[in-house]
Amino acid sequence: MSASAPTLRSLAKQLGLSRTTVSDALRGSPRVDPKTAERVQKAAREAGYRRNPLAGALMSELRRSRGTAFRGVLAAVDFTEPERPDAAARFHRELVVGAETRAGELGFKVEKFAVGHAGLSVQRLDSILQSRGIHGVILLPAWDEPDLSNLDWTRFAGIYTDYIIERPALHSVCSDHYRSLLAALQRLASLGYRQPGLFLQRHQDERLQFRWGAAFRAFQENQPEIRAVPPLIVDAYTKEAFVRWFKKHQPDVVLGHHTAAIDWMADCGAEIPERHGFVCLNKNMTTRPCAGLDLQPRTLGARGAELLIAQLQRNETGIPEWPSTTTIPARWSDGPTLRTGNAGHARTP
Amino acid sequence: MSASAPTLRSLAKQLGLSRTTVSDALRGSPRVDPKTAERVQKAAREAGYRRNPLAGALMSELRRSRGTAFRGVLAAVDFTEPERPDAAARFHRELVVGAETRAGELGFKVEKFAVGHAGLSVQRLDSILQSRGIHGVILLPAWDEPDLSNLDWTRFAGIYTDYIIERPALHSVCSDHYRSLLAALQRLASLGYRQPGLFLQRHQDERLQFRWGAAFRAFQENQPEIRAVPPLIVDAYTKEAFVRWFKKHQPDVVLGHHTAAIDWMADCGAEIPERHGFVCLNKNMTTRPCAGLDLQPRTLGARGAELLIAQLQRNETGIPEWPSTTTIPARWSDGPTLRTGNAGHARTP
DNA sequence: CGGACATGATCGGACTGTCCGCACGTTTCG
DNA sequence: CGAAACGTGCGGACAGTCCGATCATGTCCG
Repeated sequence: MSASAPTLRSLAKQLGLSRTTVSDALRGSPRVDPKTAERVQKAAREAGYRRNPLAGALMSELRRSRGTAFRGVLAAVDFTEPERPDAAARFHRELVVGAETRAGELGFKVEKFAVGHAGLSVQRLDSILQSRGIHGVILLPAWDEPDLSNLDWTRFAGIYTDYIIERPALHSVCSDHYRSLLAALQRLASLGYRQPGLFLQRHQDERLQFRWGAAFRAFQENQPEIRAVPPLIVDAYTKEAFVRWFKKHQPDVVLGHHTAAIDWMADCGAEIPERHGFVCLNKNMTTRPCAGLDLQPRTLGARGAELLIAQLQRNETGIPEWPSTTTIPARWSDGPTLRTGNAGHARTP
Repeated sequence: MSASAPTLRSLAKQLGLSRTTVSDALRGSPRVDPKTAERVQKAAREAGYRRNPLAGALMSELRRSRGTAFRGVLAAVDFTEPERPDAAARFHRELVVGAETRAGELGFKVEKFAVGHAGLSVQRLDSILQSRGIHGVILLPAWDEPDLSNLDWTRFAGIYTDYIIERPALHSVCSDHYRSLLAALQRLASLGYRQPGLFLQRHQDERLQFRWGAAFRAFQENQPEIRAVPPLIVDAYTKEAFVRWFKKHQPDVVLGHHTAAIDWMADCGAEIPERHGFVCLNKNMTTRPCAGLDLQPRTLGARGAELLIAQLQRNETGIPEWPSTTTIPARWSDGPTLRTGNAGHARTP
């Protein structure tokens, strides 16, 4: 019994074997005599041997990648959807850039694949990934719920980069819309706005399980000095409906995705930014300069790659027993559609 | 220029130095001549050297704990709070069990520490963890916002097992209260309940940024066949306030933490489970048998350990640039306080 | 001026577990 | 009987870090 914890080498010496044989025996390699293996395992149990997990991870990676420069490849899978708004393309690109960067730092490469409609069939994707030896899949957001249940998930680890995926139910990475909207409203209040209004397309809120609307109402409910303006939630954006709502409830700041609303407000006599304001709920989706939330697609992509690589390093494939959602708050971004105040911090925690 | 990625040794050879000097130079050790250090750093940049994070983590552990046993160890840190409800103890225990189990599978051990009030000071904890060579910290939930900003976070990776921690702003793991309540309400609707009521202590909702209340209202708003009952949110539980609310709005099912409400409902003439129902929002906090949400502390603890170990394996310490929150939906659990229906699945997605 | 001592800069050794290739001895088979 | 195949075990190389050793130079004092 030595003072320090048993290692492979001390065990090997004690047994009169080489460290290699002990290592192989403990991991059940077929290269060692079953009798020897049992003897080693018994001795390891008795000595209380516990393998160093870090060294294990390091060495297997090291040995595997001998010579070759990169250690692994991830697939970024995009669903080609004809109805998807064009603006989403930039968001997708940023997601991929973030994933590529982080993956690169961790020794992985990212390759892009397009699936559905104008792209590959799911079967075809499956066989390509299999033959290329790719085991990590990042699924980019789809406007309608994507279906990749036909992939042979016993061989893949996957991450979805949006709130919810049911087919299959994978881990996901997403912006924290609820928290971000609360923080944005708080900021607007500190800038002196008292009647914020929310302007959304129904589908936009539905696919987030109404998180935008819920955060908006929760804020109104818990801030006595805020005058309640009912959210305007429409099936399709029309100027007419917006103008009616705006004139009736007279919000002093509007939060929404559709930047054309800035013009509609002006047409109603709003003075931006002196007396009224507009906040875009996803700045990455518009080119028009305005204040709003940066949903940080790069950070999301990076975190997605990180989670995926962690799974691969644990050698975990398949559909998780309990899928989790990892969220990151949006970053506040100033712009010309709001009056300036003494609010300083760039982060919206 | 070699085919494979540059290593410490290849760099050292190229520069005519030893690997030790190169390593020290790149990490800014005061032991090397500043001129040499600069030369090394320039060469490293040009060669595109990237240090292997796994090897770094392994070796620093190994060297630090020379002789003595290095095994991966995580610290589970609990804040001793006098006002904390007793029921929370069980939740904490389950969290730790989950973390221990998952950590064990990945080759790590978990040790418990109590901080504050009746336990260690933060300074003391810092020095204990340092001298024990522990770099992973799981923070258990505190009723009030915990403060561990005095720990030297350049040497630790941490995970908080509740929604929000600001001091410091770490990654966290938590139940998905918003999604879980929506799913529970959906289930109640499918069982025929039409007037659900929510009964909360204000602090319980505040510390979740009103997610319970927000999900409740979002559901009412988007389900036309549900009759709106205003939530009852109180500073302290009293029978009187509950009875007044219950008689006025006549909910047919009440969702809340406080199981004494079951008796109060009965006193008002409610028939449980034939015509009325009660749903507990955190079954792990009560011993009374009833239907409700299992927030799955074991799964949360397990996922927390997983995320923490992933950080350690990447040799990442410190406060993350963009803290993320990882959420897991609650599991629905049947019980005698609800009438049975034809709803089958155990999971609440 | 020379020896004792301090300081600065660099190096070597040892440490973890894994995987590939090699070696040695035995069995199989044409 | 010789060659090939197989079973089993071993050694080398690999990553980055930290402690102590080493060696050159500078400083101080008798």
